[in-house]
Amino acid sequence: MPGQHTLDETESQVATRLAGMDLDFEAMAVTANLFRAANAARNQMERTVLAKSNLTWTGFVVLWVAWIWETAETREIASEAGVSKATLSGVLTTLESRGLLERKRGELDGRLVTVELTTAGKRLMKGLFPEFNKAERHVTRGLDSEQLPAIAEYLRQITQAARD
Amino acid sequence: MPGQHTLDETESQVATRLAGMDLDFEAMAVTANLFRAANAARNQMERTVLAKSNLTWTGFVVLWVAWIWETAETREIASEAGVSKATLSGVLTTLESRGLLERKRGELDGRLVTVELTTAGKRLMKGLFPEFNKAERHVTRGLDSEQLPAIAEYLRQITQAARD
DNA sequence: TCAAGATCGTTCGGAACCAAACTATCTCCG
DNA sequence: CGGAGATAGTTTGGTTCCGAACGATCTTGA
Repeated sequence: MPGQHTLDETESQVATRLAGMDLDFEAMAVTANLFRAANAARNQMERTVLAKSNLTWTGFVVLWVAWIWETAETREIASEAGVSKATLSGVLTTLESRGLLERKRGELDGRLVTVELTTAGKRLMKGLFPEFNKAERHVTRGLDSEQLPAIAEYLRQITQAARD
Repeated sequence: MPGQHTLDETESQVATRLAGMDLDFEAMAVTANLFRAANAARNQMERTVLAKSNLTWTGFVVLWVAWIWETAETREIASEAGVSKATLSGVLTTLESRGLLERKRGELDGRLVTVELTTAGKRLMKGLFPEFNKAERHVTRGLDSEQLPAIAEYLRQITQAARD
């Protein structure tokens, strides 16, 4: 495939191009590969799992969070899904119009909105998630399975450090 | 902060909610934390580094790829930046209108378009990248620095596995 | 030579995305 | 009480994002 660089080509080009600058190349390699990996995994899962249910990545994540927590407040969902509340508002409207979830005004606090999956939404997730998990196993298949917990922990450290 | 779950809370909720299903929880933890980490790091860097230059994440990545390779074909940039060619086309128009790069029709092959940074674009990247790298160091500061190369390698494996 | 197919970038329609402005609700305290 | 300020979700305006359809260009093979 012409015009395609391998990972190695890219990284060596980076090294020569930036040689002499006072940079932390190891930190750079970690973040660059973090984004590459997340992107590649996301694209793969969108194509293989989500596309046939006509779900976007964010739509799926939102459904997933609401599914896991049975019922969730929108600010929680936004935080877990990693999107702004403005974005979430639109995504919720889309998913609600498709009958996958319902919004409910908070009874105690009239400002809050809680989200709950409909029966159709729960059925969708129940069928979809095992397939999603298969894709998760697929993208991690190159890793030594004994190392997986340690790798998850490294990633948690990055998340933690990036939160401030 | 009410309505905020910690990472631990989320993961234990996941464990109880999905208990009994035949799932690979370790692979799940890796991918879930992969997306969380990438998202958190990206948001952090957008806020601290990119916002003051009025650059979006994708805009920066596109500039970065063109900068590293001196001159790049659009299909390379799309692949490296992890966006579709349709998206890239729009982003290039934005960046070109801001005078940061130039498009050139391929002379040998009239279908191709190559991209090159303008002087302003190069100056911007030269000033911006060291700051960007500082942010990269920041988000990886929780990791044992001796482990960084190994972690980068794990992430490369994920990228590789997700590519097919 | 020249049509059929492949490959490139752009365009189009619609969803996702965010910051900022906005409305509605709650809390705090005088 | 009751108004000032905090907090929640929505709307607005403008970019990013993608798949699919599209024109333009190159390649292939009879």
